[in-house]
Amino acid sequence: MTTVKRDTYTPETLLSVAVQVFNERGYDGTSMEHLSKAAGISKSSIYHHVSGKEELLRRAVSRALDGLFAILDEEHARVGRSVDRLEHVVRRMVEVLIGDLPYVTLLLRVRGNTETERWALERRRDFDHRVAELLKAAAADGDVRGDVEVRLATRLVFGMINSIVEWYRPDARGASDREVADAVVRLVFAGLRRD
Amino acid sequence: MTTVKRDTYTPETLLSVAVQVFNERGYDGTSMEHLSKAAGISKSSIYHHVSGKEELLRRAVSRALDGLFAILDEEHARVGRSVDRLEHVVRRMVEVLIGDLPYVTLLLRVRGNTETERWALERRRDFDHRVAELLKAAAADGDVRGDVEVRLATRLVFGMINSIVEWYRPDARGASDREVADAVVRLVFAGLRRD
DNA sequence: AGAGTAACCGAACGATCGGTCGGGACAAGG
DNA sequence: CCTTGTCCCGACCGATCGTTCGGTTACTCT
Repeated sequence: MTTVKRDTYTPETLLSVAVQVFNERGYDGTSMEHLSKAAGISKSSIYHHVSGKEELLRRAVSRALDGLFAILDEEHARVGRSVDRLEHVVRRMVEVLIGDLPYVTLLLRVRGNTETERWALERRRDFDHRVAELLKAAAADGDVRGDVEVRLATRLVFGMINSIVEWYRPDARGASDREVADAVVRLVFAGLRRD
Repeated sequence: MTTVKRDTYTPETLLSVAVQVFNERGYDGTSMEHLSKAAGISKSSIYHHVSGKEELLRRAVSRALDGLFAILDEEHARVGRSVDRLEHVVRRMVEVLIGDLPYVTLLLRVRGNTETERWALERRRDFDHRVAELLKAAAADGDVRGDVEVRLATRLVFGMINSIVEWYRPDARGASDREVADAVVRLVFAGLRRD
């Protein structure tokens, strides 16, 4: 057999364990001892696969950021009316966020204590800015309401989407990613009050 | 003079310094050494005013929770049509969140590692539940759209409001608390798209 | 002046932190 | 057989963690 399946750890499989613990206890609140207990191997064995705690964080937030930025390259995000491109990006953000839930969760909680965290915050700002420009273009087209500032609206919409990581759990019999995306798009564009 | 003004620390003034550092570095990422540097007194002197790091956290989240629960006792939150009571609560949540910004920020970031944090999470859930029932009542009145689940809508609206702590800064020449509250109420109830 | 106390400090505590080190078990390839 | 490399371990490192302790300063009250 080639590399079909492993019963030992790879950097990737170890990462999935680590990210889960990071999200439960917080990155700073997680010790290498916690990770070794959760992974079922000794603390020193972790260093056989990764260079240290911070590499695990870097790998995790990179994966989340790559997923988000990939949205902007999709066709529906590049061509068409700005308000429709915005709607597509909003919907896909929800889907990516749910698809890579633990990784995006970790990304959204970094505070900037280390160089890795500050780099993640900067890339997040880049992404936010790209979406903000989309909303700005939609406003220029007259397709979104003019009595709420573009910058403010962007932040509030991002807040609504990003908050999904605080409660969405894939195992529950709750809403699917499609249903959540529908609800977000509906609330963002049409509001809560009955039409 | 009685207790007009102090140049030494009280538990309250020390708390305001600690909360600021907690929010910059995260609670787990903040050491007592960090606090002593920020407060300008020695590490051991902190223990003259408070029993330890966790008491500072408990005082902070208590203050935030008291502010939020007080909203539910206000007249406009108790009497009137459910959808109007909901609108009042949403608006006041924004105002309280901005008024006690650092304390609410800390509250919204606790992960549940200690007993104090778990207690804070439980009280938060209580509050969320109270507001969810208000939305449920408004839905029963037929005053909010029926094609988005009540539980889901509650979480998304809370997400939008709570996300304010991630970007609002009082010193900037940005929006006032009233303006932000107006924008939130407008987005939540009427949506982004032009009427 | 003397007693009491609030506010503070430097030094040190045991525990835990992230990370290192030398080596053992085991499978593959010669 | 022996070597090589992967995967893992217990023991340990210096540093830092939250906290404690003994003691000093300075102000208040009588």
